Amino acid sequence: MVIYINYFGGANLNTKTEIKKREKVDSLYDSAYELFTTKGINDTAISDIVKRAGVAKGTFYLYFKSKYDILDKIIMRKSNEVLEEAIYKTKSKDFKSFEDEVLFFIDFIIDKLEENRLMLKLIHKNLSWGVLKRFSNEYEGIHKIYLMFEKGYIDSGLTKDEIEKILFIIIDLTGSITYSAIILKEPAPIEEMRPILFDAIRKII
Amino acid sequence: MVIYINYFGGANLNTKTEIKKREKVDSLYDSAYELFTTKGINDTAISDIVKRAGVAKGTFYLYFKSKYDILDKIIMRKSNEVLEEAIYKTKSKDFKSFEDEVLFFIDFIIDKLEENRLMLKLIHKNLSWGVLKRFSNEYEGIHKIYLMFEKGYIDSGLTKDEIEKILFIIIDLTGSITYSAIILKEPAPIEEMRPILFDAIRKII
Amino acid sequence: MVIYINYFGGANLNTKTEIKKREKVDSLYDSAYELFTTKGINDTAISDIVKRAGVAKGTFYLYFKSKYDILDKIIMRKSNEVLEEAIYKTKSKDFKSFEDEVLFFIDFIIDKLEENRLMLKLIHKNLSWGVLKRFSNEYEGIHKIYLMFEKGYIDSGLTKDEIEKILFIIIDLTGSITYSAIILKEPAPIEEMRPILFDAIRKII
Amino acid sequence: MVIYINYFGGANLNTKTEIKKREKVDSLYDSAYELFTTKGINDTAISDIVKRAGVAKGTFYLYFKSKYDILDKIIMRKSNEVLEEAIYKTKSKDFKSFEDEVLFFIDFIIDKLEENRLMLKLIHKNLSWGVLKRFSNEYEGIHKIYLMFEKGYIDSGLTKDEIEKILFIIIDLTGSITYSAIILKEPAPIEEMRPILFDAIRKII
DNA sequence: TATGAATGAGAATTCATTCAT
DNA sequence: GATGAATGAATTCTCATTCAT
Repeated sequence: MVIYINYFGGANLNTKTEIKKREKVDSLYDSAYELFTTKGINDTAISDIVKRAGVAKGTFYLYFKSKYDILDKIIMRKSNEVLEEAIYKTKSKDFKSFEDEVLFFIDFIIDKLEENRLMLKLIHKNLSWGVLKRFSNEYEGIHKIYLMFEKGYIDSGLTKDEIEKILFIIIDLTGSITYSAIILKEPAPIEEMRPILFDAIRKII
Repeated sequence: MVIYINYFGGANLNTKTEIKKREKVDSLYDSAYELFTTKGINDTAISDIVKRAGVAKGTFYLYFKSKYDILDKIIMRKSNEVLEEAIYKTKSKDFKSFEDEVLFFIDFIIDKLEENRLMLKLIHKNLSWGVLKRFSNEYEGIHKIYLMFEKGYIDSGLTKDEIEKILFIIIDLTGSITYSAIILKEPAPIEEMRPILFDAIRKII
Repeated sequence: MVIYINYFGGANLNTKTEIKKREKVDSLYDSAYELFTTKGINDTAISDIVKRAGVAKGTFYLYFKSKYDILDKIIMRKSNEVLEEAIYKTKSKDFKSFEDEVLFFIDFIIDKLEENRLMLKLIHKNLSWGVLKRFSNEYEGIHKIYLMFEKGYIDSGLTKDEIEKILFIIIDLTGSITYSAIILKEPAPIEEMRPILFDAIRKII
Repeated sequence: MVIYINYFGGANLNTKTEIKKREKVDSLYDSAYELFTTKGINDTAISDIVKRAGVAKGTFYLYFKSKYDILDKIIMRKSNEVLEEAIYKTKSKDFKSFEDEVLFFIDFIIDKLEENRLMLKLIHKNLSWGVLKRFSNEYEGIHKIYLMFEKGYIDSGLTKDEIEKILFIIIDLTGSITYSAIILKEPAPIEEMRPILFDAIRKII
């Protein structure tokens, strides 16, 4: 016995289908993130990802082009999450100086990364201004940081470009030092490096 | 029938054999370096390396455990080469201040990396003090930088640890910014970033 | 556009796919058995097996972990086949004594193994009670032998354990002697050894 | 500077050279035995053997044709050792019956194999009369067992062939049961199997 | 005799991707 | 949209054997 279902019937456009679809995609994101952070990117196969996500292999290719496609998207999602939260917390406070504001912002990010070392390992080297800027249209958080900085340097007489470069240097330095200090504990644990890093940032600003 | 025994006895260092051996190993290093920098690490197979080197596959495994083994060794070799040369050039000059000395040193490294972008791509952010220190016993260049810094801060009242951390920050920052500026041209080409980086370093010192 | 859905719903047992799948697995079993018995285990490569089976290499690894995995499964399958048939034939006859029943059973097995020397070579001394018992849950034949024996010793006053040990000795001895006599012709061909073996078994019972 | 040594000079025929040679061969035997018993035959490479023996790879091929060549020789050496000792101990005692003599002999072998389970694992399936007989010219122990049996059956009226077959059955059964009981502990540990095996042997004799 | 660097064929295994269902 | 069996090229790695020294 066979049942005929019209392809364009109401059933396939309803919410249930859409929810299921989103569930699968999210499941793939979560699974890939979990495996990338624990096993490493090279040692994670698509088959591992789908197995953990509980979906079929073909489904992966319905939503992502390759392992590196999903990786890029994960990095941007996670980076943006951290930055959005850091911006939000920074904005909800008052500071006597721009310097204090930037240091609070950096401090918050370091705390977040320390809490989640595996994520740090994954986004390492990718949390740089260059990469972030590429996605700034898609992700809110990234653009907001720039605006914060522009406002801070409003009376400095510096050009927009110069401001951006300084911001870049600070973010790059933070990412780099934080990674070394937290993951490699080189040249010292993060608690020892934090004041030295802050001192350097203060001087740069 | 007569056997010829070399003066150094049976356990002698058979020169012909040893030379051939070194030639093969060097050939593997060169071949791997060439392929890693042009095709990328993931897209380079061991069979590619040995084919280019003109040796048998087994020979590779005689000297290296895996692709990542030879990669690590290449990164250390190349990093050390750059540092050794930078140290050598710096020492052969006179400077009116320690600050000038460090900036010359950094400047030389940036020039070298700019000349050889593929190498920069390969050693990427591995040119950090943390990684270097791990190999400092094996590689001369690395230790020499530290000595230069120690001398520079001789009257500063800073402890050895503090000096090392500052050195770490400077090298890390340089590596990170240089990579972005030269390879990604983000946030600006190296010529625009160089004065800003130097300014930051001068402030940190 | 219309989608046909089979009566059993989405989770249905897709017959066509399942049949194809089973065909491939069986083909691998047959191919491996053929090669193991003719070329030997060490000289049979996975690539030989799949080539003969007409499937891709990856398909092998879809169903078996390694060469030794398929070997174990083949040995159990073949051993079970022989035992099932021997049990079946024995049960379909009447005997004046338990001794006669056991000897008929053993005799049938020896005949079967003689007919198929290559199989004997492969399962060699693996046709032992110990190995069989491990698989007795999966394979019917194995359990049935035990039941036959238990019934034979019903009035002997022996414990279950003691019965099992005697059965073990008889099967082990049969397997061992049959192998030597048929394959190695040592110390004499099977026809000369059969009466002596039967005499020994009769004494043991 | 070069020293000329005449190839046929006294130096190369002297005892020192011979001793060194024997040391190397013995070292290879010991190393191979150790590795075969601990890692298994398939998982032992010639390179493992020579490394452990402390000799060069080429040296192995000076004395053995292949892995299976040295394996065969080891099995015969070890089997013969056990049998020689068992025969020696049996002969140095007086027994009231031939049956007692055989059981003592078997008992001694079981004890020896139990002491050295790894050896049992290795020679397993090879300690059969068939194999032993093939080497009886080279190894003393093997021939002596036959003589012992022939003497035991001197007044039985049995032919030489019949005696040999009985001996074969007993040795095969012992080897097989001992292996299962000691290594696999199937169907029961050796201590439980020993009386049942002895009972079976007594009945066969 | 003894060495051990070199070989390279070939073994096992993986995995991204496709496609019929 | 979803599935997962099937593919087979590609890759890593092993190892018995040779041979110049």
